Amino acid sequence: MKKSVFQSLKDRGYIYQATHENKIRQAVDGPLMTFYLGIDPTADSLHIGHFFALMMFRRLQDAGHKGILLVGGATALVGDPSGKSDLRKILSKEEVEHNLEEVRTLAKRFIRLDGENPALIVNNADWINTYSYIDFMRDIGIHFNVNKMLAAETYAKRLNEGGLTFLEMGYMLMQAYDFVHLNKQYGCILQIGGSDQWGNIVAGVNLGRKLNFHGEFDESDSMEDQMFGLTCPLLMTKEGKKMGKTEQGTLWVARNKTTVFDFYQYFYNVNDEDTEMLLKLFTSIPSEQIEEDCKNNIVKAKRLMAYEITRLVHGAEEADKVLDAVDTLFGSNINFDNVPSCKIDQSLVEKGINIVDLLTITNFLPSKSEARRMIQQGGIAVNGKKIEDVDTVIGLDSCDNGYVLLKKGKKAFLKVII
RNA sequence: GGAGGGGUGCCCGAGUGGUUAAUGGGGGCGGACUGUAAAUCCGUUGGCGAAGCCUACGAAGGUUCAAAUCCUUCCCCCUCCA
Repeated sequence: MKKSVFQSLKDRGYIYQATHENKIRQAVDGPLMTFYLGIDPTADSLHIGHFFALMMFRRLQDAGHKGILLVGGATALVGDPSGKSDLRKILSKEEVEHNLEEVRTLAKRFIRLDGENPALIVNNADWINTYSYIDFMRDIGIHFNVNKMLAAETYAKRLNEGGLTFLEMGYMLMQAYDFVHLNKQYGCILQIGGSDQWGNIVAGVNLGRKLNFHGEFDESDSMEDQMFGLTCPLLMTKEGKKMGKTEQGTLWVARNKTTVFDFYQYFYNVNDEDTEMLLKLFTSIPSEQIEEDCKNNIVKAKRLMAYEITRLVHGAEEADKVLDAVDTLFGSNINFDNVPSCKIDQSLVEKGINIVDLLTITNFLPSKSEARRMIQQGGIAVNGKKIEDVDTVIGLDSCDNGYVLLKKGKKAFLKVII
């Protein structure tokens, strides 16, 4: 017997809040329906939170539904204040335009654009930019009660900080209108998103009801006239920190912003306690098995988890390369081909190069002071040998197979190819 | 627009003329312990150098032997009033 798609999403921890759980269950488990997910191009890449929502998108798509991915070319120009304590940086139109393309390209890795029910990608600038201010205020603004908006979690922080602006208040109206527009245009009945989007999603549902209200609701109303919202939880560690934050900032999906190696390492190094949740979310291994595996051999379970997530985001080929590099650096493998590397000019090494200079020109460390400090603290090794002296000179004799292996701390490596 | 308060290092936050590259906390980084985990403990945390120098306390000027600290102008934020 076929298991309920909705139920399995719920069991796996994909579902956090639902506006109408039973109706959504019917829709999700029923024949093709249309849903949407919105992503604002506020940066030139996607992060792990987007990835999570996109996974939910993909699962619904695989269950036979029609997905619309909305990139917020218009909303990004305003900026969602949800959960923010400061005003978002205002992006220039050029920046948004640039980000839009990057986000669109990256998102295509996770959703399916071919087959029976290919995803559709739309941009809300197409219908919002042309809407005149007066008309928008009269048509949409009239339905928003400021008192209610201020009570919403979405604005709580900004309101407390005392700096909530009219610009930010407008954001909710735009997103609410997006949903209504997609409902009219494509019969979209469900909006999904991260839990931080709850307020905006509910606003859309409410706006839809107000605009579509033709009298009493009754059961004969077709599904197409109704609108529902569903959120996935924010990925949080057991310690209550946002998942995907690193010392450099954010864990990105774009390889030129976060290397595949670092991406894998991030997940391998999460707290043991978060492994189970991540496996449930991002693999299809039965839950009982996951619980069992985590209990029996956490290291193995974690390794699998890090690999699987890396594979989903970067593909099997890249994930395998990382595993190969990891086995070399932390295990017994001796194949250095896939270890993170960079190239430098041969002449530099022929003359002999000071270790401090080598560490900085390769960008392995940001400054010479930092490099000296690190050496003094015993955190630097070359070809597996700890460097004791800041005046150490690296020459060609250190480059066995045409490279030098730098190591910082316990887990940062760089293969410098000569 | 009026009155008052404030802008300090990655973040929070001390500091009101020299001893302040600037107390403290968080975070980061390194070390020890481990399992490439967490927790804990220790160290470290602007840059370039041999001493020393340079850059930094919203911005620009000024006073002074000497300013994050005093003065002037400007920008931004917050609170109350309109």
